[in-house]
Amino acid sequence: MGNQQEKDALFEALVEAAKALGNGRRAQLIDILGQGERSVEELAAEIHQSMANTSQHLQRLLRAGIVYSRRSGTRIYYSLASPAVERLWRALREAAEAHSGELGDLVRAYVGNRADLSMITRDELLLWLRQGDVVVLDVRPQAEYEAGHIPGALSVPFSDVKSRLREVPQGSEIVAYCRGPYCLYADEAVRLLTDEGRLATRLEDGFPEWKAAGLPIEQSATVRNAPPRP
Amino acid sequence: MGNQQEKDALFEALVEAAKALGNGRRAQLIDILGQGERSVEELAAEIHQSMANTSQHLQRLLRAGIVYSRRSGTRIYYSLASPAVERLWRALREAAEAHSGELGDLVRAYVGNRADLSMITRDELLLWLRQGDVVVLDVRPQAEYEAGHIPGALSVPFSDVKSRLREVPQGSEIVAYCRGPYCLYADEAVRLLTDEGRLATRLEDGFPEWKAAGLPIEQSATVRNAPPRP
DNA sequence: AGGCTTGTCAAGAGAACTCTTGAATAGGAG
DNA sequence: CTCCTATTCAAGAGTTCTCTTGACAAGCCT
Repeated sequence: MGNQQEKDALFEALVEAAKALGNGRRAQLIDILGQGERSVEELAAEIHQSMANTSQHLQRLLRAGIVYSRRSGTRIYYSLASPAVERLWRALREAAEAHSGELGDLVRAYVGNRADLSMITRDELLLWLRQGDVVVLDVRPQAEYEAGHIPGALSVPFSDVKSRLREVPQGSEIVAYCRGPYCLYADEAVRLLTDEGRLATRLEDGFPEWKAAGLPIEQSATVRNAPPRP
Repeated sequence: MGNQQEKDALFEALVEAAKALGNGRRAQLIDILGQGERSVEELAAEIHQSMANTSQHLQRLLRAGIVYSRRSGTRIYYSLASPAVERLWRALREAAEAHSGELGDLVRAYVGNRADLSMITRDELLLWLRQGDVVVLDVRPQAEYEAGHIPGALSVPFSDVKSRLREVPQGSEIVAYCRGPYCLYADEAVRLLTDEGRLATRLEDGFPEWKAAGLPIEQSATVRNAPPRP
């Protein structure tokens, strides 16, 4: 019958993934990779860390089997290793949200007051889409839109919203979405649009949740093609 | 718009639960608490650690909002804080198993060879139960049986299986279950019963998975009653 | 080849984690 | 009240983690 040493070793291995997730920087990386694959350079810029440090965090994730990497020319692209990882990240957020009053304070500190913001759920958006006359705006960076987006959504990266206002049809209800509940791109887009007199609303969560719910997604023709994995 | 410092703080908080899970000892505690609440002393014995050390690990879990504790006389009982934690623990195991180079070896080292073992899934057991003529044996410690078990199961703790053989009806198919796929109690019970000429099979996973699947459960009248939580 | 860009490696300072030991505390029993 | 039990607290040694810095490697371009 199995002894304690072997049991310890087994649990220590089971827990490798948790250790890898157990760091704020790496969690941000996972959150970003949930949108699609990215190069080390892009990731380093997103989390405001040096390349060397970002690279080291990514290798920790790689060793834990949480991400996958492939080389393309002089760049190396990382992506989440499997849907099991997305589920793990979601379960972690849900467990954190279920407790800890402190978390609420931190969310408020980061996202600010959302009371003025019109927000709808995924189900409500689906209803609206069936009824037509909704414009869906993907306000994430272009690369993330290309890696996958809600069918029919227009790509208007957050930074371009103001200058590309005229491209958005008048008269229709506008729904903006981004990376998820902790992402502020859609918040700001909705505020900008509302200030311009448009009817704008944000989707409560983001693209990963849409995809996780099994809803249809669309990819750009120009998406960077990843070769099949070994 | 939220700045990086606030974002870092938010993710650092989100990740508290992962840090708490990111330790083999604490993972074993979670695994045991998945069966029901236990005192510090019992937990310390299960993981073969000192009381002081076990207590410290438990407080780490408490601070992370992963477990809940209540005092009863001179004892303190710990239990999982919510179903979200059970889901998190399951998601972690699934993510670890999805990649698993090394993990498979460690499982084999701990559980040994299961090729000789007759095993059935939850669905098969449900089918058998509907057809009748199955005896279900809960071979976990008595306390865990009392905290919740498969309806109609008999409590025969692993250590008593040999001496209480006569209590198990002859002629019927016997299905033994315990804590989960990494628990060896049911393995040994099945081997013992098979050696005695009985028709014995183990349930592939354990009680927590049964409960998580939303199947009915039963509690002993003598279960330690936890007061409603604040 | 040589230079450029993108990533990784290696070493080290400071912080956090883990386990041990011995003392302190809270509740129950006599 | 005193003793006993179950648990927590506090301090410390050894280990692991995190970030920085500067060197190294791999693939492009000319």
